Amino acid sequence: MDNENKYCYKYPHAALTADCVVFGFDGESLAVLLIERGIEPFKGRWALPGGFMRMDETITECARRELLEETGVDIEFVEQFNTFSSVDRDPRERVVTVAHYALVRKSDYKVMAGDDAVKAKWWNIKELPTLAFDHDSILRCAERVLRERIHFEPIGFNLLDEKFTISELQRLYEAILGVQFDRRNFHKKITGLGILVPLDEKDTSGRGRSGQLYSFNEREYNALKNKGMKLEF
Amino acid sequence: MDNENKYCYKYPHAALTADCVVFGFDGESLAVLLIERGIEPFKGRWALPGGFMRMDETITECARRELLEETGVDIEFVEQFNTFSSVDRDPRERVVTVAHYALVRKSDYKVMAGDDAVKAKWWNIKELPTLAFDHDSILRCAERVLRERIHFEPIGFNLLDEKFTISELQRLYEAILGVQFDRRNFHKKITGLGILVPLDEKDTSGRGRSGQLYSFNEREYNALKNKGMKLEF
DNA sequence: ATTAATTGTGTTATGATGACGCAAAGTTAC
DNA sequence: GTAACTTTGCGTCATCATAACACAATTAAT
Repeated sequence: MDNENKYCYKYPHAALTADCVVFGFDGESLAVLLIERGIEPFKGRWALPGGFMRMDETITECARRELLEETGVDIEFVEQFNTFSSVDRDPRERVVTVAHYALVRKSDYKVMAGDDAVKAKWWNIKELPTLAFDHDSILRCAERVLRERIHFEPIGFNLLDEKFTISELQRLYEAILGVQFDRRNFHKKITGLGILVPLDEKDTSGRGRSGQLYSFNEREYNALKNKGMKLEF
Repeated sequence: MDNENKYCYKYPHAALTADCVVFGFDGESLAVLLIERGIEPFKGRWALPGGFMRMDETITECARRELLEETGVDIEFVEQFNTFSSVDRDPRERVVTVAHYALVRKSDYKVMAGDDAVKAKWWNIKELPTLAFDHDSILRCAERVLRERIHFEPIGFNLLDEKFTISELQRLYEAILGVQFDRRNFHKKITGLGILVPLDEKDTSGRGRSGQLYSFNEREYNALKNKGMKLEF
């Protein structure tokens, strides 16, 4: 018996991986965290961080672990959005991947390549390279899902600092949705939801009038949601 | 070498399955298609139709095939909604399942148990038994996803006959969403979308005034959608 | 014919949305 | 210091979508 292949099954098994599309925001535009592959296949090509699931972890725990190992980034909220299972998506063997997404503020994380990755860095979402495997289509799917979910979940707040201005929030929504809002209508709508807490501080970094700083109150958001209140951003 | 276990890998592999939550409608209430398991584990318990993925099919092709084999029901539109990967969700080995849903008119399908299923039948969604594995939580997740997607996709029309009245459509939406609409406002809103085609026929089966029969024009729907028209049901 | 059930259309009040005006509060240039 | 410029916060108004309800038209049952 081949010692290299000691895990044997009655029926053929596909390998299972988790991949991560990590969105980051710097106040201006969206970025995605990619790694440069250090091993074959697709050695030297950029790809989504991810890897093979172990037997003692769920697929989402796998996504978090692989992301940490390959990029040094440890993210609490990682969520699956689709499973990709084309028969020939990996040249090595049959591999099915469960794609996840996460949203973070870029400034909170120090990116360090590790494991099978020779590099890890943020890429502006408008200037992406061609990716390994079917990761291009996974990424496009992630963008579509993000645009849909941002309307109903407060996931966008993960991308901002603890304290933020309405303008920063607006720039974020505009970057994700690819549209422009009227500044004054956005202000009214977002403050009218009752989930932003005004702080006793202002943002004096801009050139004009200082903007009121707010924080997002997740408990308040959940309370409203449980009451059945309609919350659409 | 054990001839029983001839598929060997360098690293342990989880088994991969597809499960199906098939929703059916009979004009009054929603039902789900379940099978009674004929083999261990959970022999004699009711479960979602589903089974192990082959190496030459995608996970969604697997869902369709297993559904056909176990229930005799062949459904074109089956869509994945979530992957379940708890470490101990199957007592035999590590099994990860990609859950799918489908929506059909009950009258279109003749249900016949096959394969590892000893029975297959429709269960009213309000009177379900306790299911095998973690299928209870998969089913609850499917209901939640269905309620969300029905607002933005015309999936509900799969549950109705080719020709239907506005009242039948309303009963369907009420069954899925668990709410009551004002009959007259629903009528105006749904006809105003411009995706229903009035036919030269009326439904004379009811007790009062005969209702206008409509059909759903999918081409028209897609045309409107591609034009960027907002379509919310 | 009368009654009851059901459908199709209209009316109205209310609230949300989108486009825009304008003053207040800051910074920058001189 | 002051004028010019930038940005923020609040208000107004027309328009559209929604919800609640009235009422006439159509059909079956009696």
